[in-house]
Amino acid sequence: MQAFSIGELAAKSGSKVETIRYYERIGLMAEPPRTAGGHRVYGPKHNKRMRFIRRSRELGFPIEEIRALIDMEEREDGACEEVRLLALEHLGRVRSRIQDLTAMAQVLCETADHCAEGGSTRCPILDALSVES
Amino acid sequence: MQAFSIGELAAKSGSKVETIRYYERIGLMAEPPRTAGGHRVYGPKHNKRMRFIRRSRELGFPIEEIRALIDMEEREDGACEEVRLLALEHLGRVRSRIQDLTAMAQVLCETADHCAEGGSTRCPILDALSVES
DNA sequence: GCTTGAACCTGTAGTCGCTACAGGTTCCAT
DNA sequence: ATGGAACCTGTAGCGACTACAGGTTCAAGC
Repeated sequence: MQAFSIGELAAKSGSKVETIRYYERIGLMAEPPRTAGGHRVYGPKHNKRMRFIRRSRELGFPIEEIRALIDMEEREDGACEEVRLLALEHLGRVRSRIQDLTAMAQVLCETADHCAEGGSTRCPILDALSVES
Repeated sequence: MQAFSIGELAAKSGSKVETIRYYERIGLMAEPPRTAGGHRVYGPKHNKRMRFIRRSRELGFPIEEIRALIDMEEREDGACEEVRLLALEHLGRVRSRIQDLTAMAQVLCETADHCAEGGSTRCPILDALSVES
């Protein structure tokens, strides 16, 4: 049963020391045992948990949903459907955000092109910003 | 020269009262004159400025860049090229964010599909979350 | 002129997910 | 025994608002 420090856990899990402490503070990571001097001591389970959290964050899940995902995982029973619903809901939000950003990119791109054409005396980008929704 | 209250400015410009006060606090909106009793009094210029800010925010520009855009607009000289550079830089960030989100959406979509197929005893989404980067 | 109550005022704290200190202690290799 | 890297706690800051609390002013109706 190998044991390691918070710095090593950070390295293994691809996160940062402060982030791990933050997750502990908000109750996402369990409080680990300590050395006599008060340093945190971690094991493989903590590493697994941290990787799970990091991966979930990479997929854009907010902390509270990761908390829920962890609960579902620990229940071990058929929470799969529940997980799927959560993931699909999240997917919906991600796609909606993509749409928003795509609309932004299009306007930016179009107005910047106008700029390049140089057909106007005034700046087309500033003009676009002054116009109705 | 029509004058109006902060609530009316919020309605006209499509923003909120608190947001307008916030913009004033951080120096993005000029301090307006006040009534004897201390209520803010706005005119068309404030409305124009608020619309400019709101539109810029809709396009995703951060506050500090909006501050710069306003400066450029007020200079009135040929700041167009500078504006264009700022817009293109921002466009780059937006596109990069779209890529990130698209990658997230793809993973979410694929794993949720696996789920639907039901070929695994364990939840494929939770499995995906437990896996390396 | 008086009374309501909606809209306004200031100031502060909370949101999310970290990140960055400051000021101190512990660990471990030499 | 010593030095310095890594750890500890606690707090403040980021961006862009939002949401109070507790008070004051305005304007419409009687």
